[in-house]
Formats: sequence, C-alpha cells, structure tokens
Amino acid sequence: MPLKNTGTEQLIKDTAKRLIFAEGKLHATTQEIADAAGVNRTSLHYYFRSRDLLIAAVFQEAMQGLSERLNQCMVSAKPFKQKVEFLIEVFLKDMMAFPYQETFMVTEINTVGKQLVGNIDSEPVKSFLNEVQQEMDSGNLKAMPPSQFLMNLFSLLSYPLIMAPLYKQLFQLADGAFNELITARKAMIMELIFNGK
Amino acid sequence: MPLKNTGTEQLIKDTAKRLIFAEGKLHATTQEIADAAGVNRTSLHYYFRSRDLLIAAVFQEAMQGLSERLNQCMVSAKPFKQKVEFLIEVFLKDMMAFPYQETFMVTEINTVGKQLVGNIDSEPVKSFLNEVQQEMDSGNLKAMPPSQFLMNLFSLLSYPLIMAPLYKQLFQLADGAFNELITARKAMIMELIFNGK
DNA sequence: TTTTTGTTTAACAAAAATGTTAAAATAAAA
DNA sequence: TTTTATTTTAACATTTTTGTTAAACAAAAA
Repeated sequence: MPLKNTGTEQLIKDTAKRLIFAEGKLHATTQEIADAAGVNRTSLHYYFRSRDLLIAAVFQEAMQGLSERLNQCMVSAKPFKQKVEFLIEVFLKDMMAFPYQETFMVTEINTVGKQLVGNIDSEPVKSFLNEVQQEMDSGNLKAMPPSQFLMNLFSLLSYPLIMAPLYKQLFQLADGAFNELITARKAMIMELIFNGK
Repeated sequence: MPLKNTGTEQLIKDTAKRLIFAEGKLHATTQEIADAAGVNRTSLHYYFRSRDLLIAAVFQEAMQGLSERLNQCMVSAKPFKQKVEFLIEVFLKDMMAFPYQETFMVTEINTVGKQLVGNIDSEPVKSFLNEVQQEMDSGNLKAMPPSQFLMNLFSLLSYPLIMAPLYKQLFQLADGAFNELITARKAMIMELIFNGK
C-alpha cells in the first residue's frame, strides 16, 4: 500500500516487537505502541488497518524468524558438535535480544488458536532429529528420544532468559551480574548435553 | 468480608487461576472469568472490588504457592539426591497442572512492576544453593556456580510444558503422546544433572 | 413470621481501547 | 508553480471492558 515509504510501517512493527518481545508487554495497546514509536495512533491503522492485523504481522514475522533460525542452524553442513555450538550461539543471541518472543507466540496460540502455527516448516527439525539419533547410535550422545535432546537444549537456552525477572530477584542479582551468568551458559550447556564427551 | 460464604469467592479465584495458569489466557477479561465460573460478573466486583484486585490476589497466591513449594522441597532433611528427586516430582506435577503460572508472574512483573516480587522468601533457595555447593565440593556434582545448577534444573522441568503448544506442532504429537514425553522426563533430568553419578 | 444480614443479579454509567473520517501537511511529478 | 499522490494528524464514533447502583433473592436470627 505505501509507495513513498518513509519507514514508518517498519518503525511501527519494530516498536511493537520491542515492546512485546523485548520488554515483555504482551498486551501493549495501540496507543502504547504508537507513543513508543513516536507516531500518531492513526498511522498504525493507516498501515495495518487494525490492531489484530498488526499483531498478526508481528506474529508471522516472529514465526518466520524462528523458522529461518531453525533452518540456518539445523541443515548446515557442519559436523554435529559444531552445529549445536552454532545453534546455541544463534539462539542465545536471539533470546537475549527478544526473550519474550516464544512466550508471546504460545499465549497467542492459546487465545487466538492453533491455526496460527500452520506455516512452520518442520523439515529442518526432522532432519536434525535424525542426525541426533545417528549421534546416539554412534555413542557420541547419551541415548534418549531425540525430541528430548532437542527440548533439553532449548530449555537450557531459553528458560533462564524468559524467567530473568524472577531469577534476578531470587539470586539478588543486578542486570550486569545476571548477564554474566547467561553468557557463561554457552560452554556449560555444551558440557552438559554432550556429557563430557 | 463474606460471612455466609457459599464458596463463590474461592470459585472465582480458582476459575481465574484455571484460565490464566492452566489455559494460558494471560489477559482473561472479567466477563470471561465470570462466565467460566458460572456467576454474574458483578459477583466478581462484590468479592474483589476490581479486576486489578482479583488479579493481585491470584498473583499473590501464586507467589505464595511457589514460595511454599520451594520451602517444602529445599529445606527438608532428605539426602541431596532424594531432595532433588522430590523437587522434580513436586514441580513437574505443578507445571503439568498450571504451566503458565511462571509466565504470568513474569509478564505481570513486566507490566505492573518489580515491587510485586517483594514477598518471596529467598532463604530456602540460599540454603539449597549452599547444599549444591557442598555436593560439588565433595565431587558428587560437576562444578559450576550453584545458581546455574538450579536454573538448569528448573529449565529442564518447566520449559517443555510452557512451550507445549509449539512443540506439539513441531513434533506433530497429540496430547497423549506429548504427555508421555513429559512424564518420561523425570528420570532423564536426574540422569542429566547428576551426570551419571 | 418479619427482620436482618449477606449474596446475586440486572440495569446503568464510566473508562479504556479500537476504529473511522476528513482535513492538513508533505513531497514528488507534471 | 500548480497538481497529484502519499502520509500524518486531529476530531469524532464505536466497541469493549470495567465499575456502580439499587433492587431482588435467600437464608439465618429475632
């Protein structure tokens, strides 16, 4: 629709992402988004027609981003261990920037409906799970259902960042100290899931 | 306030908990809560005065519940390994019933403010972390900052349940098959965090 | 039974959030 | 420089959600 395109459309979308994914304001209002973007609320309707459509756009881009990250990490030609290392790097970085992305997707699915998920491509994941199985067969990984391995990996990666506000309180840590904990996790997760092998 | 007490107050609170914590409707409206509870929306105001106060009551009970579970699991007289086993059981059960409890608390903190957390007692956690340190010193656990050990434990426990809607899709699993995966995790988590020791 | 107390409800009111319209502002094209 | 197309905005309208009031109802006490 826009031809002149001064970047406002992208600005609104990015601001919505920041509020929702980074700051965890899962039900930011159109006014809050417009204010944070420094535009009039009507602009938001001009570009997206309704709040729902803006949210849908944001959701869909998050889903696509996730899909691309999975693809990038899971179907590369790297040897398995390097592949996992790369995956941890990519997802840890993403989670540090947008810790509430996954939370948003899940709660959105819970309120709007499962049909939202439809477009995710599960092929890369399937091929990765196969590779995990092979590694287990060769004795390079402790045997377990490959889906468990994958859930373990993502649990260790994502959960501490999602729950950061709670853990900062529980451990009495300021932002800086907590971030150090998080960045130290890459090596630790590798150790843990490869069981010292 | 209520003297006759027909159980409506508790019913409303429990229904709110079900919608928010179990079904993941993190911003259920008063109408949705009243409908689900089968009462008139005005009753909700009669007992709680406002939506905010109902939500505050729900939040506070969740916080207290968490506090109690932590206490129950972390300061018992059990030997360390049994203690962890017990903790996994308790929290896995709770997460299966109310997967979005923690998510709710975090997003609430992100929108309302950190002062909400205030009342959590971090003493049981501190004493547990000390015990973890001792186990590491004795060589029963791989050495790492104890807070990392604790985050690992809770990550492995909680994350798959929080993200269930996504993983069911990704693995193409129905509810039954997914639940089997989850219940199989207790033993697996023990193995993983004790590193076969 | 009638009085009192507590509970539930319908009807109404207010506030908050979303959506629409038309006009003003801006910038490129003719 | 006028014209045209696009973008931005203010003002208004609608819908949704929350909150209030007063009356109906129910049950125990007087």
